[in-house]
Amino acid sequence: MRFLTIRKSHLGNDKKIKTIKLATKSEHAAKFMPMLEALNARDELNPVIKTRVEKACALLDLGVELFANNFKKDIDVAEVLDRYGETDADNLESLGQVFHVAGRIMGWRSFGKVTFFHISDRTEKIQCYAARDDMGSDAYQLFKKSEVGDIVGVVGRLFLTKTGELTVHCDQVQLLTKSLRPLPEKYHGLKDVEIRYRQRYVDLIVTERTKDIFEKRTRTVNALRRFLDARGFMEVETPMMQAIPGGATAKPFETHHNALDMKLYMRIAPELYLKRLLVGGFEKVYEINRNFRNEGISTQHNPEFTMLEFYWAYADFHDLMDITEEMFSFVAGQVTGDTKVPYQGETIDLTPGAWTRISFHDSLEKIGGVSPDIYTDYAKCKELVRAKGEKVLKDEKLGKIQAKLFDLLVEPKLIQPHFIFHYPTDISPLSRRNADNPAITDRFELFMTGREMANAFSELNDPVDQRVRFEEQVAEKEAGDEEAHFMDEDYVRALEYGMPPAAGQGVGIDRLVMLLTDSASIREVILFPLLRPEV
RNA sequence: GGGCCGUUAACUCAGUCGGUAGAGUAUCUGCCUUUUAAGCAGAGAGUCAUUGGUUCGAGCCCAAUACGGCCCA
Repeated sequence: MRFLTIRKSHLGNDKKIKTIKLATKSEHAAKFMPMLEALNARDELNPVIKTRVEKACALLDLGVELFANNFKKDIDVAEVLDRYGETDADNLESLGQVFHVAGRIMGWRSFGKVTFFHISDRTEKIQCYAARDDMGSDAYQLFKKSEVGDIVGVVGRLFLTKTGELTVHCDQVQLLTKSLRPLPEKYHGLKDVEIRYRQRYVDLIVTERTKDIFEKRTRTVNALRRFLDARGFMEVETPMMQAIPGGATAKPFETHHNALDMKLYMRIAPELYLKRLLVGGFEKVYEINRNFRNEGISTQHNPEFTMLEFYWAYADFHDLMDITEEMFSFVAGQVTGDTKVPYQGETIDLTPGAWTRISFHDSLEKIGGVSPDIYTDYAKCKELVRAKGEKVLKDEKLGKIQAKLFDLLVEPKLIQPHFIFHYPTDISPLSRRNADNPAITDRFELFMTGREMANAFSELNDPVDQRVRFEEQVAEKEAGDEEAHFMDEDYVRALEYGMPPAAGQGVGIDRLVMLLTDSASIREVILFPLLRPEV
């Protein structure tokens, strides 16, 4: 055996130069050098990868294409299992049908002249059986150079093993994609959370639950679309880069458009654009898309997250509560098969009618255990919040202080679905005022599992009131509140043309998916959550 | 932003009182025609996250940094 030695020459750093030694004399080794040198430079070249490269060279020497694309599968594994999972051995034998399946090799048990392996495709995994005496010696020897992680196409008939497992008896196994990196250990799987998030592709290959979560995420979004489409809502797309970010209380990301030499913000909400569409005459609109908020990262927050917002003309916030109960129970049924959903040891009951509706003030008193005079006594309210260890700014408005009290005393206790309605006007700059009490709005937030799940209100469509409330927000912004709203003259102008009475709602999709998949962290339900750069 | 915890072979993890770095899986070699965490025999594989300090001697003690996790704000 001769060693092919290649120095890492292009790096120019002063670390000791390691040589790359491959136990092969194949001239194809040169093909892999860009990869090996890059790995070597980062000290990531481990012996297992080297061995895989050596095997890949051996295959090339035999004229095998490592990355072929000439195999057509004719059936998904799940369909094979569905159709023949209950068929007995005799009937399988007389079936005689040849199937073409393809997938990644996930398990490998070789007995020398016969080998069992599993392949896994997008739907399911199935066992395959390859025997030298059936395939021919040459083909079998070539097949035995495959390994876990490789993607193969399998041609064969079905049979039952001694243990009764439906198995493909291979006529042919064709390498379709050579895997140059080893997969994590099969029994314990991939536990390192950081690698699971950074290299989600590996997580998806080896972690059944991860695959399941993201399939459920897709089903969730699809179910929401079906629900809304069936009720005549129209899906639209509004700007995600905005000159004036609005529609929520949050700090935006900033960016810059070069050609226009213009400052732009990533949107924090689509709300103001969707309501412009109500002005334009679309009476039922919705959008499911990303929002961006320049905030910290936690198990509940990712800087980019997905919201459903929908707007419904000639409806009010009571109508929204009704449709929300229907929508959540529909989606839960479509995704999990039940309207009672297990979450972190609790069972959340989403069955329509089981939801609690209680006003913001009543929730402070009855759930938060706060004396009712706190509603009106500014000094007392402030004192209580401070006593709980929360900061209060000097001229902070009563509504804001009450909201802090709510966050501290009420929110964590809202495990089952609760609509909390009639929010203070101070913290609801886009909501319609209550007809009987201008200090509160016809708004609700939906809570469950101790977290906010949705935010909704009868829309403010009085352009003069809207202008005044924007001006109040601008004053707060000038006073240092980075989350306060900008003045949006065009939005006010739209309202001046007349927006029909309407109600609108935003639903956090990530949190909904967390609920439906029993996930404790938002990062579990986002394919590629934001992380700091590697190394 | 604060507190606590973690980082050891490709993966999952041990590592005692500070004294030559361990196991299983995976890999490699050999045997093996119904296994399924296949089995048996053997072998190779490490920048103990990084940097600095204490020490005769550091995976272990101390400090800082990086990345991640959990909790709090």
